[in-house]
Amino acid sequence: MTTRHEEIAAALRHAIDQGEFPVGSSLPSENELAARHGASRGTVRQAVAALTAEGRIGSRQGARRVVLSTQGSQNFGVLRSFAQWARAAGRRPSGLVIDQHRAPATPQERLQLRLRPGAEVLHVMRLRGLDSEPVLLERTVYAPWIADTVEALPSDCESVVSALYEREGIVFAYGEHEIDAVSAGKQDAELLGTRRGGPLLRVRRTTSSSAGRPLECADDRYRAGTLSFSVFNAIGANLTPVAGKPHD
Amino acid sequence: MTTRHEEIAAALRHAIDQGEFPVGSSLPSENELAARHGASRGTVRQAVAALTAEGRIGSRQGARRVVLSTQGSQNFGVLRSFAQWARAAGRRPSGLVIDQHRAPATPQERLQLRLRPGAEVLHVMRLRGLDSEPVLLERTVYAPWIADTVEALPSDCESVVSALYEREGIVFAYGEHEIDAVSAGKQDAELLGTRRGGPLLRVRRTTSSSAGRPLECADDRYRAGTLSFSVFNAIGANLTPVAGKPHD
DNA sequence: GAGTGGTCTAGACCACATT
DNA sequence: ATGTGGTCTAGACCACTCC
Repeated sequence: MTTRHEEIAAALRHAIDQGEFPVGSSLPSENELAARHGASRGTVRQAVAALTAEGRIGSRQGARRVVLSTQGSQNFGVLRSFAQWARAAGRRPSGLVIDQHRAPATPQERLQLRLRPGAEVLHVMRLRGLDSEPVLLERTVYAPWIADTVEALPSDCESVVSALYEREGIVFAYGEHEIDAVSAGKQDAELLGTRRGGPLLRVRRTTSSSAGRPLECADDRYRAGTLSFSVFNAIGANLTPVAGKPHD
Repeated sequence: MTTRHEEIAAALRHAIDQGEFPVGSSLPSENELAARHGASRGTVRQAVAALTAEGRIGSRQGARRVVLSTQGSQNFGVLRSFAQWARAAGRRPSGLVIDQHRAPATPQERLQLRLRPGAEVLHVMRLRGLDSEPVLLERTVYAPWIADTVEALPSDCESVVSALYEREGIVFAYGEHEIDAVSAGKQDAELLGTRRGGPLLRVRRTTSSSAGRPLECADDRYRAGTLSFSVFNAIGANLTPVAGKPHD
């Protein structure tokens, strides 16, 4: 079942893609769109908010909305699930566990995963590829309550996120990510097939379930030149009332 | 003048910071908050949408909102204006023009800045520092209609964004950014004081005015270890109706 | 089944951009 | 002066979570 505002948003995206509203031109007013789609102004605003968040259109009080870009920055899906993003992009993802062991949580891990003292976490080092070319070295620390399930996964499991959802109904709903660049260490270089000391794109992340319970924290290192992240940014912030659907 | 929903959002942020709603706990329901603040449900939803976008809280239909983090990811301000971000963070920004010249726009520049054939752009290479330590090498291409103003700026101008706003009323309202890692070239390494071939965080960006006119496109390279970007991510996308204030 | 958030409506007023 | 988007209200119904 698709909602009213999603239909309108889809129609607008389509119209923009078709060149009906070229980059730099103005969109119809909210009232016009409301009349045209037989919806209320509020519903139309939900629709345009989606396009605004994607960076497709911009808005300023008093003037009509302007088309900024034909292609929305739907990127950052990588940050949700590497395998799911890869398949959606038409690439073939792979995964291979290099090392896996349990250990008592360090103070920092306890803080990030909100664990009691003495809790035991599961460390997994995984090499991920795109079309059988190594791209990403993942060092993940899983919280105790999903450790058993993760441990039971085959070592060439393609998507841990999908597996956990199918087996346990666990959703990786929220993620906080910190992005910077680091030089490749000895192990990084060997596994990713790059020069030691060369550039890697690092993403440190913490992921939570839809109930807000931390599931894992990780240090991901991407080989330079294989991937980039795109972000859209509007001054004065944006956003507002509706939405948020933690579900697969 | 602050709006009703901003006040409520500020009150919620404050309550979370004070530990009234610790990480992992639930927020009051929308109806409770509406009653407590004497506002309608819609206004409360605008407020919580702001916190949701910051990654402070999460929501799922049927359950109360959950506190995810005490500190919102307000980062990415760097992407708006290096100098403004630095000052807000209590650092001392600096800027120095290394090279500046005009040239006919290449086909790619014409596309990104939406220029007519034969247009002439302004190239500026600028070294930026934080507390007098070099941090960022910026290679920017300015669109013709702001070239004169940029060219007239002092070579040690701290904030180009502020200068353009004060002199011409031009606002850098929207930005599209692509982030990856690259190895430092000869010039990069010399100016940033790093090892040649070492890691740099690269951000390629295109910025537009509030009317949606492209102003500049740039290739920014950050010395590794000096800066990182943080992103919050919620599955099923987010966002909705309101807001968007292109102004300084 | 009670309560919660997600969707939608139909009105109103204001600040602002454009003419 | 007109029209536009931004804010706010007061209602309604539904899908979902939780008990």
